[in-house]
Amino acid sequence: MKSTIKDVAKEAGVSIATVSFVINNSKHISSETKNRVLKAIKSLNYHPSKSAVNLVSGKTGNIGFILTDDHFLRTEPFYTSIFLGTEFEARNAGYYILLTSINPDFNKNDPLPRFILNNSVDGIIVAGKIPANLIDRISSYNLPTVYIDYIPTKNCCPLVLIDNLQGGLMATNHLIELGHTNIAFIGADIEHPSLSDRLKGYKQALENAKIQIKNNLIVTNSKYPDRVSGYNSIKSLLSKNKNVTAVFACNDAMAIGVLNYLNDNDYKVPKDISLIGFDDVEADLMLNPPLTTIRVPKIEMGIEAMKLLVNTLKNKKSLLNKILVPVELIERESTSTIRKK
Amino acid sequence: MKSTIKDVAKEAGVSIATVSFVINNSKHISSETKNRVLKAIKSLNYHPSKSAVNLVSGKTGNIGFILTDDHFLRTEPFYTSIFLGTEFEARNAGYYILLTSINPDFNKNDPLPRFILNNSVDGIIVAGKIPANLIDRISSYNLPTVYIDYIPTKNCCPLVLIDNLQGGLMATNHLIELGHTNIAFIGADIEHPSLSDRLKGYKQALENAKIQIKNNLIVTNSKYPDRVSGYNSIKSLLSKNKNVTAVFACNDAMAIGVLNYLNDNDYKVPKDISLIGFDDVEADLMLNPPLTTIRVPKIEMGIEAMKLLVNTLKNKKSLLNKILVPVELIERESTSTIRKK
DNA sequence: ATGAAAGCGCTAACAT
DNA sequence: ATGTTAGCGCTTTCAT
Repeated sequence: MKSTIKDVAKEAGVSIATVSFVINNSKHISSETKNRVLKAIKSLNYHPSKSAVNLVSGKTGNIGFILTDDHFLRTEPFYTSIFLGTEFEARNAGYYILLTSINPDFNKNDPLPRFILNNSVDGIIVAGKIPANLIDRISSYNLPTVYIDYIPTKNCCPLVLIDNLQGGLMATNHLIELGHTNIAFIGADIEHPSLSDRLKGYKQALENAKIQIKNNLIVTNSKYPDRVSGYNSIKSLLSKNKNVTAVFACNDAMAIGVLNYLNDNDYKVPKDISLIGFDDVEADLMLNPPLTTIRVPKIEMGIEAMKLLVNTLKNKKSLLNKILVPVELIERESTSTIRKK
Repeated sequence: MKSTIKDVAKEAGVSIATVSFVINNSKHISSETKNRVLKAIKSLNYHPSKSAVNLVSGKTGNIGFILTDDHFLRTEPFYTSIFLGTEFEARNAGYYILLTSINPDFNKNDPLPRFILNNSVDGIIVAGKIPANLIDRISSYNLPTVYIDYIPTKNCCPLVLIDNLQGGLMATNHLIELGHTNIAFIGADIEHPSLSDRLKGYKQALENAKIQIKNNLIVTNSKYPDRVSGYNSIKSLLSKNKNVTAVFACNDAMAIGVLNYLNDNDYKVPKDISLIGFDDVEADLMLNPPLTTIRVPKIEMGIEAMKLLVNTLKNKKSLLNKILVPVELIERESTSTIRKK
């Protein structure tokens, strides 16, 4: 049978209040008594009842984690890695995470995640883009919220963002340094701040290098940045531009699509065309050739978000923080110096 | 401020017991009173405190979901889809799911998932293969447990399994019907019951068709059934057997690896070699050519597991059930009739 | 430094 | 059919 605080008190020969004090370190208890209590706790394998603690504290001990179905199920383990990071940090902080996925086409009549409706969470983490109407409705509940990899329209909450601009610069500079000047940008969903910032970095790098920005080298008309749209985007691009020698894809999923197209159509990578991605999802390594990319520290982003949220929860005041996580160039084999034709 | 049962009682002009009775439908209440209470609940936007309910009921309202890190992060959304299924059903049943991932090399000294140690769950769902020593230690907590896609060594718990034998038969028969006789089997991790049953189905189908089983057409020496090992397995197989005209890969991940190798080495699929996978993960569709495969109803498996667990929880008795979910042949473009050389 | 007791929001046994 | 109340396991104020 599960032991309660009473059992511990009896075993240690003290009152339940004393037990509570040593558990929470909330009052000075003589070290002798403290040790007796600690020993009793251990010998009884006692763990405080979450329900009771939550009831009396008015907290739930839970954090809600929201992301869209497609982000959860997408082939590249990007948001799932972020989730894992939050879960790791939640362990340290003593919270449980309630994960829910929502339809990306969430509309006004869809019910909110039930952990919000049922007051089952103390705070919320949102990963990736979610519909604006959801953001509005969530914010009316006044739950401390942290956004990861997305900037909600109303500037309300702590944010954990990728340094996408810097990443875009790094990726493009890498190609420029290899001698490329006809560099294409393959993107999608350009309203997403992460992706538009990567494009911004691309443009800025070209400007810095005094290379003219050509709009016909930029393809951003797909809705989702996935493999299929990468495949189709490079196809349409190459049908009009034969002289492209390097491609910067806005994420690895699109880069994989690009690579598939190039492999299917007898372009040699990197001999004919250099290719760089963004994110560094695990799949990169298994490609042929392994993909040069910009690494995003996904697990760390989750950890930072959770830390931010726990801080907000403890201080009662929402610090309007913004964390920009650094990225890193990972050179593998899909990029090389330009060859004169 | 959040409203409590007292607020509702006051608003409806009844006692808190009455409110509790209508919420839980646990006693007959006149429909007139019931309506007043219901109206009060709605107008106050009342939601019972989970903590209070849990405290008094001795339950947690939570289900623990365990899977290994590599299963959670693997490229093909197989176990994540299963998780989603359990989450859907948990919504109906009013449970929350606490998801935790564990190291696949979990050893004796690693701590158990904290939701077990802290008595934070009423039951457990385990998805996929987990280490035997973990199973032992979990079972000592006597929590109702359902296993999905894995058969623990001690036959303790309700199981939700794929009809792998049938699937192996279907896949192989499909190839046989197309005229193939030199059919290779590419597998891995052959101790996993799911994968060994698929091999069993393969062998049985060949026997039924009076085709000789050749051990040099069966490769199962990789540790994990992933893309890389698929790639390497077919490579070594084809280096020794030139006359293979069809391949049955034990899952889609390996099939994708096989396809990559074939594409890279100028084998035309399905003209030169037909290829069939197993699982039907989303990636199948984006391949070139789209992969013929055996569909596994992943979401449904999660739903069934959750139903089974909820049932066990309600009946207090662990029904030693075993659910075998049916599979289905999905013909796409990677298989075709054999061509005479 | 420690203990007694009230009370968090709810369920269910018992009373009316 | 409805109300009264003890008690679930804990925290915390107030005494000692």
